[in-house]
Amino acid sequence: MTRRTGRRPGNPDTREAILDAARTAFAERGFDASSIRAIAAIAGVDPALVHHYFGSKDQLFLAAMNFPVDPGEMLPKVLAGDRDGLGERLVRTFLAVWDSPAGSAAQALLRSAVSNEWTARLLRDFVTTQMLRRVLDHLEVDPAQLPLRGSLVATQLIGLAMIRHIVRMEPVASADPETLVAAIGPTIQRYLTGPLPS
Amino acid sequence: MTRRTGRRPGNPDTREAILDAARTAFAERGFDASSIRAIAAIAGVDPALVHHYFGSKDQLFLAAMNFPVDPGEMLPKVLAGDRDGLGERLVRTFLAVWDSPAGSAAQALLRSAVSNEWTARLLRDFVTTQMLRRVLDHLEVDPAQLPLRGSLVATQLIGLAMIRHIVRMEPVASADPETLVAAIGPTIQRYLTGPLPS
DNA sequence: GTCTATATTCCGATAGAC
DNA sequence: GTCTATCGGAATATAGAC
Repeated sequence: MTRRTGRRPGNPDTREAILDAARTAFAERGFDASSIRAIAAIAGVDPALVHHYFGSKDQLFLAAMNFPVDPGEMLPKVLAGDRDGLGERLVRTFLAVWDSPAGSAAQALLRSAVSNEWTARLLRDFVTTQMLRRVLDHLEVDPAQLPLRGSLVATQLIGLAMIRHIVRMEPVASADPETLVAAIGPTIQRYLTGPLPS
Repeated sequence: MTRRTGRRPGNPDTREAILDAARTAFAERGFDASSIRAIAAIAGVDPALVHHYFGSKDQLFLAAMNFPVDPGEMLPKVLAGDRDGLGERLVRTFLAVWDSPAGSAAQALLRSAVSNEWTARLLRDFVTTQMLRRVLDHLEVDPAQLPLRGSLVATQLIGLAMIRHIVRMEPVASADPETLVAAIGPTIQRYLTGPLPS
């Protein structure tokens, strides 16, 4: 994977190679189905080295998820601008993250959360405290409705990620991002600021 | 969530007990994480009996998915009535199926599809040919847009199932069905018959 | 029909030599 | 820092005795 600058014998970026291999494996097959032995094979190192650097499989997963995806950096650009375009900007940013290097971490998290309660908790916490909370805090709506609005947004965004990146159902899987922004943006907008059943 | 029947061992419907246990296990943990040994333990039978009746784990999964959920029976009631209420009726029926005994099969299929390409194919085929196709065939819209409309509907419905039944994020996870029908119905309606980006 | 025994493979984790 | 060897466990699947 990583064939970075020619450091050779007793390679000190073995650790990065392992992290990179872990992200790839976790993204493609989820936490449970990714074995440390397989990750070591992808990285081209001995399986015992993985334990040496990261201690356990759980800690390796956490280290692999600790990616430079900083919602505090992306979201201000989503929140800036007119309120009516909030839905479209949120979908656009969401799709961009999934197509970026950080997308493999997101894919790994979503894929793992389905069959592993521990990682499902990680996903829930990330979505609620990192993604939704900052957006919801800027809305001028009944605060009592915020949790429902937030989890409705989650249904549409997680569903979009599932169909586009996990289940890969066409044509959404290969659609141009702006097509999806135009189609799904209004849905997010309505969940955020539109009328809701009391 | 399915109830275990607690069938008596050593009687002739051991086969049904195994099928029931398999649906429970596959729904709770997905295909890969459900071992034949665990299924046999739930059913209170010997693991070798599972092989005896079903041959392989794959065939057991197929047999467990072959549930009396007949879209040809549910969907006519969805399609009848005014076209403007189609979205809400579809969401209402979708939620009802997931809360019925067939819901465990649906949950098993969704949970397995995430980390197993073979079952992902089953899910794709079921959604497209059994669920969406019959609804889409009754729409009076540009036929060229039907695939996109269908997979947009899939993003919202699969996402709803993910948040409500798999990731279990509140308040959607515990919300009254009619609340979700009122909130999400208009989304489905717009994906089916509303304006779309060309 | 049911179960014992086993073949084969793989897992996470550890101990310790070089 | 790296690797060999191994422990303890669990998996699918098969062969064959009652």
